[in-house]
Amino acid sequence: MINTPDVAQHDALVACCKALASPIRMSMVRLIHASNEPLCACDIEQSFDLSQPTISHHLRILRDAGIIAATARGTNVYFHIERAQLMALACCIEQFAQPNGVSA
Amino acid sequence: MINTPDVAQHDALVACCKALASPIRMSMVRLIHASNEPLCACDIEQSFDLSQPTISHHLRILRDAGIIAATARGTNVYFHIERAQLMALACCIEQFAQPNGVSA
DNA sequence: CATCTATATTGACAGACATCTATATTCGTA
DNA sequence: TACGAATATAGATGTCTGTCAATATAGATG
Repeated sequence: MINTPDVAQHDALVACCKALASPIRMSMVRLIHASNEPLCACDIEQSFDLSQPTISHHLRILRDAGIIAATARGTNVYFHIERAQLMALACCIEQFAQPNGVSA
Repeated sequence: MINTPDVAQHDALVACCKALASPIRMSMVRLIHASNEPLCACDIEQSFDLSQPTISHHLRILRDAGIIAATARGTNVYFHIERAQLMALACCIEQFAQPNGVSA
């Protein structure tokens, strides 16, 4: 979670930005968001012209940043957006867009 | 500006995240935001243990992403936050945090 | 248990990025 | 105009990142 102490927050914030700092991963987030159900890794894989390990790699980065979460069902893994994390990220960025000293 | 057509928006979004995907640059944004006046490059330089060219390099990346803007006064260059851009970024991210189909 | 399917891990490699030193540019001032 | 100070650019270099092929792991099913 991003809303924690200073240094940790800073690092988490950077980690989230880093995770989103790739056209592929940004598209993945879009895709998962656009789906109304959790999205299976194999479905995600079919939306990109990349090898299965590469897809897995990107999904892991998004997961490690806390932007998406995974649920295993059988041999499949389903991903969904971690809303709280993205909301916290948005709030942090929004603060930079506010005049200094304004809290909301 | 981020709020434009699809592909361009996607790229701009990624570019902003990429610009913020570095502890140094995130700190710079914090620093500039924390200052109530536009901040001189030389002041920024003194806050980091990095060479002047490296500082210049990072500031340029933030500028190119539209996150900060520069104003030259004499031989000095002053930087300020580009609020609209950061606000647009925050809004885009916030949308991913909302259930699909919800606009606000 | 053997095998198939879905996903993850490993290792290798090319391209991108951060950093530095050296140098150029631009502006103010003597 | 010549010099000094602030910033930018160029080139070199080590490190990180994205990608793939090969392989491992885990679960389903015959």
